[in-house]
Amino acid sequence: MPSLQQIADELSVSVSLVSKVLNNRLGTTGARPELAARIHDTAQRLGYRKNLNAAALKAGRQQAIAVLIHRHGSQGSGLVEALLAGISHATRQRHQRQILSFYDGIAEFAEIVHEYHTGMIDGLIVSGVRHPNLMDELLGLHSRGLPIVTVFNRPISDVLPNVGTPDDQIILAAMRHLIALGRRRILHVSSLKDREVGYDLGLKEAGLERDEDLVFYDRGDDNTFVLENGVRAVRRALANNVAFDAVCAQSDTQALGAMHELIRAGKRIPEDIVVTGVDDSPFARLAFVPLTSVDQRYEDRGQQAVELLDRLVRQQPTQSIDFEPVLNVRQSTEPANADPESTVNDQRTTN
Amino acid sequence: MPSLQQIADELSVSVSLVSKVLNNRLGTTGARPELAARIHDTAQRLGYRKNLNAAALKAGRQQAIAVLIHRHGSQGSGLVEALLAGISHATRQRHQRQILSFYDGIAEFAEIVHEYHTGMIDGLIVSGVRHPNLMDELLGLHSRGLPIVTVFNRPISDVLPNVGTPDDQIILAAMRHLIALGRRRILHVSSLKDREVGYDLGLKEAGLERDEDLVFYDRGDDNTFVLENGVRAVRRALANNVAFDAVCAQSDTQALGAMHELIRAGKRIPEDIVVTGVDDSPFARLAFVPLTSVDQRYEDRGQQAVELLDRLVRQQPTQSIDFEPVLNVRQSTEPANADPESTVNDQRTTN
DNA sequence: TTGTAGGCGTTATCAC
DNA sequence: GTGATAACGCCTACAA
Repeated sequence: MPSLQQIADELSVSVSLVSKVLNNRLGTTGARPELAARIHDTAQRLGYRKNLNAAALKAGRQQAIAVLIHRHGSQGSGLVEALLAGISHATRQRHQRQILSFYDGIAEFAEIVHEYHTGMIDGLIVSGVRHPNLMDELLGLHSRGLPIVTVFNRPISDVLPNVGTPDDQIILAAMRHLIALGRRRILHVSSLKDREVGYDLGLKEAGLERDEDLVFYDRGDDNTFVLENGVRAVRRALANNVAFDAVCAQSDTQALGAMHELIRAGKRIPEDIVVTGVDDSPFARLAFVPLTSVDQRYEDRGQQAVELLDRLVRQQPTQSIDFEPVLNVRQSTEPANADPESTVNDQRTTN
Repeated sequence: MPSLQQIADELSVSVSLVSKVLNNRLGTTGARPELAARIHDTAQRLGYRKNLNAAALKAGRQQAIAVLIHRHGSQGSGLVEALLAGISHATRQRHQRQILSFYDGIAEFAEIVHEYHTGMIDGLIVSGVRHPNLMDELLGLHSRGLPIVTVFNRPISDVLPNVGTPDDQIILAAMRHLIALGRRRILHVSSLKDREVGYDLGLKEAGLERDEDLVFYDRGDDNTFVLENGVRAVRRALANNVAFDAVCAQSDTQALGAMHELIRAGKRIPEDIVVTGVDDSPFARLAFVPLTSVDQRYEDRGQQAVELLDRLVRQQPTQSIDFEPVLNVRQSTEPANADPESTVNDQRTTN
């Protein structure tokens, strides 16, 4: 662990000069090119790495951000992993470190943040399930001067910059695809009214009337998307002899449930009924019939969140940003493939 | 961001006293109880938090560890998320920060580590896919004094402590379950010879002979477990009229492929054929028939890895540790449930 | 029982 | 062009 001091000793120059040269902070004048080169060489040879703690201490920063994620309800969706991939990529470029924590409830959230608040981090990225009481907690922290960026689908407050994908756009992307496929009787599995807006938009664009028989709303346990909702939606529609030629679910788990029930009822996917989900989960391509799904761009959003937080820490102006959801088409909305083995093929473009 | 200095000023005492009191480092003697109490109170009132950078600088540590993970081939398994949950839990207790990075190849790995090596981290936790050239890289870093702990199924070197779950034990756990269910003709979907050992052990315990017709070995693309292997294994067995009453796969994805092919062939799960997987992926419970699977304890192992690394950094003696895999039984090896909706129920005990 | 002094590695300011 | 000095916040001998 060589320090500036060692490089300086080696060359019999001063530490401050070495610092200036290595950081390109030479002011108006500059150093003798030959000397500068020798300094760079020695640094290289000794394998010098800046001590981030010392630099941060001097700068009054922490060069670290906390990432707080509520995992509940997203298991298997790969969202957390995608978000972290984006965040880690961006923090690496910025020579920042993370403090990663998963929290289960608002109490644990408060506890963690209190522990970190100052002295350890420069700011906070919050994502995962949007807990009802979370906003008060975050606003409290915000008013005490802690930079915060959220990664929810939409901003939870005007004062907290958010990196989102609009819920209505998510479902609208799926609806446009279904409409383009010629489907008109689209069963909507809904647990979130914000997303239902996208369903209505899609119908409207196609000049279709909303049929309440085709909308199955159930907010699920704990406000999360569950497989059972898909099962129930399909079961009810079939039991009531409601005709439908497509299922537009608000999550991949719901879509899976719907597909399972359709298969049990002897329906063929996609010949009889086509199905779309949301999240572009890793298991979407592993399903019995690989599932068409809308990508919420979590990896991109993670990167963007780090950037926003950085601006916030530097007191630069910031504002919420939205990413456009991307539809990935798979077999559940395509003509059946001759060889089931090749169903794993994938038309994914982002991530 | 109050400092020790501010507390000291407030009470007109010295910084060092405040430091000693707050850290319980009073040496042999001790401070006046009344004063100590007042110091604690003021710290509390001012919301004092230790500046981790300053403390780490003084201690010659970084209070940060790098976590390097190769994601390839594990998408959807939830392993990365579980590992990170364990690591983040343990690092929080230790007031450590992480530098999280996902790498794609050995070149990127080397680049990342070189960037971090000194000045930013105290040590390294490596997990994910075990890349062939990784060992040389790690041994090089080790010889240069960087503390490293690996989280692979088995140690890759004597000098690098590892937190593992033995591959043979993983499959053995599944085999014992299948044997206990009375199954004797067990089709093994294999991509990893180390795990095949567990298959043989299981047969041996039951006094069974290995039948080569029942073992389908295919290392898959890029040494990873893929769905197609399960498809092909079942297809071949059925085509050759090989009788079997169970499928023991080496991963959940393989097991999914096998189940899909069995269903397409009109077999009933679990009545005709029972199926087991490995990873206890989130999607195991979301499958058409919820899948019995072996948990590799990644969350526990992540925690343990942080602990080992801590010991390594402190130059305390360390050695590799193994965790015992845990089988989670679901419908794919149980009598069918009357109500398909309740198939999501789960007998999971850990994680 | 409390205080003083020095240093961890870096950088900014100012002097030479 | 280059160097001396001070400071970031914390900790720990050592002194009083």
